[in-house]
Amino acid sequence: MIQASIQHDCKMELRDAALKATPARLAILELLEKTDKPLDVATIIEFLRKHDIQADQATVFRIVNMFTERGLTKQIQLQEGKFRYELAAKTDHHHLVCLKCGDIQDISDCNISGLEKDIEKKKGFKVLSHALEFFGACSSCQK
Amino acid sequence: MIQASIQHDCKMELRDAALKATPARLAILELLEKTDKPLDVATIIEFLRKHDIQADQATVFRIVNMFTERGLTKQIQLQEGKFRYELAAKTDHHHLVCLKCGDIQDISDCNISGLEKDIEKKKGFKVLSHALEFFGACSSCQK
DNA sequence: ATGGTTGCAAACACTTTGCACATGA
DNA sequence: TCATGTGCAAAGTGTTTGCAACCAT
Repeated sequence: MIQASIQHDCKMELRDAALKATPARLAILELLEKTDKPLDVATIIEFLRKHDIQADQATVFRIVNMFTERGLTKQIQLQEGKFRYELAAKTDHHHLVCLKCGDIQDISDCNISGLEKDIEKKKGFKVLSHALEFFGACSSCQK
Repeated sequence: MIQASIQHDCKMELRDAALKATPARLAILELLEKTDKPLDVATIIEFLRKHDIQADQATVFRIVNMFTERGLTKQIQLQEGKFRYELAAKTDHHHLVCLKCGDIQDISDCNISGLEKDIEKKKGFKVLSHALEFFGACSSCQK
């Protein structure tokens, strides 16, 4: 009963964030939990429809914004003119965006904390977060 | 006559890109030339108005898109839900975005080419470009 | 019971497009 | 001259908001 335990975890997460466990919220949280790419709202809605959970787009935007506000998710942009959302719980990582097929993969092993320290020292700019994305061709698209 | 020489350079740049030298294009190119931050379309239009160059927003969007297509400018996003444009001629650099006052400053001394080589080796992903932005508090906003 | 959530519709911000007119080379 | 560029208005995305009805706690 993997699904059930995931649902249970999601309910706890919502409770911890002082959010009510509604079907749409649970489904979105589960979706983000099992997906390894940041998702846009259109994709989330499509997923909900397929699973017979109807949810207005306004609701979905409100949910992901609320999640982001409460620290459950992170909002990112990949130079597309729209936002994507991913779980905030994931360890610090960045993305490889294939310009041909649109595939997005994570990379986690890039240490830029040294760079941030330099910036704070040299510029007096207190770094709170950063965005680092790479664009190019994934291995399949190079063939 | 600094202005005149800048204008002259801009005209050449446009000619090299096979673009006609219209007043709006020249003005936008000059603006980007003398500005050290990536600019959004609203800001560009405001500047044009102040200088009595009327240009429809559709025209400005067409111009910056054409510039980007021809390699004169780069289109970037700073997690704002809109695009900004800066000269492509600028050397590889990134931005420090102050979350309080919105100020944007450039940083150029961050060597991530080593990182890109690693990615190509480890992931087989051919990196063509990257986006790296830092968000936080600029020195004035920390006081 | 009641405050947080939702659906719906309307509005919003940003960007693109179609077409007739205008203009730079 | 004539391909290229522009203004205008309309439409296209992605996102937010007001308000009444609804539902999880």
